[in-house]
Amino acid sequence: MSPAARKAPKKEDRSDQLEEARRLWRAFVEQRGLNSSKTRDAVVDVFFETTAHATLQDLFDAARKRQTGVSFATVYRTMRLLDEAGLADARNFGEGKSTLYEVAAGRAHHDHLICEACGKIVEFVDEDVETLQDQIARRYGFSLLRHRHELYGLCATCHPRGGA
Amino acid sequence: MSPAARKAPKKEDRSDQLEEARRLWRAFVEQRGLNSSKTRDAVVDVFFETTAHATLQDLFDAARKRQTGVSFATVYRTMRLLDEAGLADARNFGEGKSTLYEVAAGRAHHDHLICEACGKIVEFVDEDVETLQDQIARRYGFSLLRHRHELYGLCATCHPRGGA
DNA sequence: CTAAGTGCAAAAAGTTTGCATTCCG
DNA sequence: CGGAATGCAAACTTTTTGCACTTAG
Repeated sequence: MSPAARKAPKKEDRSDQLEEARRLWRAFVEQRGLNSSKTRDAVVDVFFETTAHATLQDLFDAARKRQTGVSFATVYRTMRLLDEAGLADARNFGEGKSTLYEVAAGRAHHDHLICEACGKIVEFVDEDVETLQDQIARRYGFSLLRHRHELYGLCATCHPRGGA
Repeated sequence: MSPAARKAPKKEDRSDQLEEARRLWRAFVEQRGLNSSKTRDAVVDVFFETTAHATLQDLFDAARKRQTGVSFATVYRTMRLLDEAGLADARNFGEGKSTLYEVAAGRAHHDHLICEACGKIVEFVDEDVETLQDQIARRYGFSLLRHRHELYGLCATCHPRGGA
């Protein structure tokens, strides 16, 4: 990757996405007849600016840093709204672990690779798998609504003879 | 399926499997230096005779029917042992739902189709998907340890215009 | 005996919810 | 004003664990 290539290119996309997400949120709020709220908007913003997968606790902590007085309950209720709005996806990787929220607005469907050593989460898309899933569902007479496909292993860095 | 085909064929397999599972359990108990216990063996038997995916509560209820005095804690601890022994697989379908245990002894790897309407769980195997998974993991530099692949939808019976 | 197994009840961990209060329109 | 939004603390659900007592070897 050339030095120049690292600079501008993605940045606009990102802030466009952010803007689009906020627009969708406002639309949802209106369409649903909700009041506007400074506290909730702070949580929404914190979430939209999130790059990684975040737990309620993460979001709560982050929100507190910019808006004191946010309660866990509000973070919880806000994330539920975002989920209903289709702007957030709630994911559960592994047994007792907390639910992770990821930004869904304007993002394509994808699945996950999870490193069991360092916890790194990589998103992937594979059309062939998607196609096969449809075939499998049909084979058993199911109509497919959604799926969960997670691959657990060790990332390059965590391999016994891992690169890096 | 012919009337005759429904009868004998599978039965022997099933009791063979059961016998094999019990054998593996005894081996595990010995190898691990555990004591034998009537209570725990009752739980183990109840589990091995289970056909569907069962929660701890299911197993607890079932065990109580034949052996009064079994506690939830013992069911829990027994299932943990079976899991460690590789004789039980703990699965988690969906958010807050309880862990489901399925018999693993002598069974091939498989994934699941889950009906969101009636909760029916169907197991499936698809070699092509398995192959693709390996390729995907490699593409991202991961070495694959395990995966979770669940397809959620509506089974034939629950379709809006469902068969049956 | 000594270590393993068990029941009971309480602890954890993560989510949800009831309620009185405050805020938005 | 009247319905929304919020904070707080308590309720819940499911999974784990501490501890005193019982049992197998």
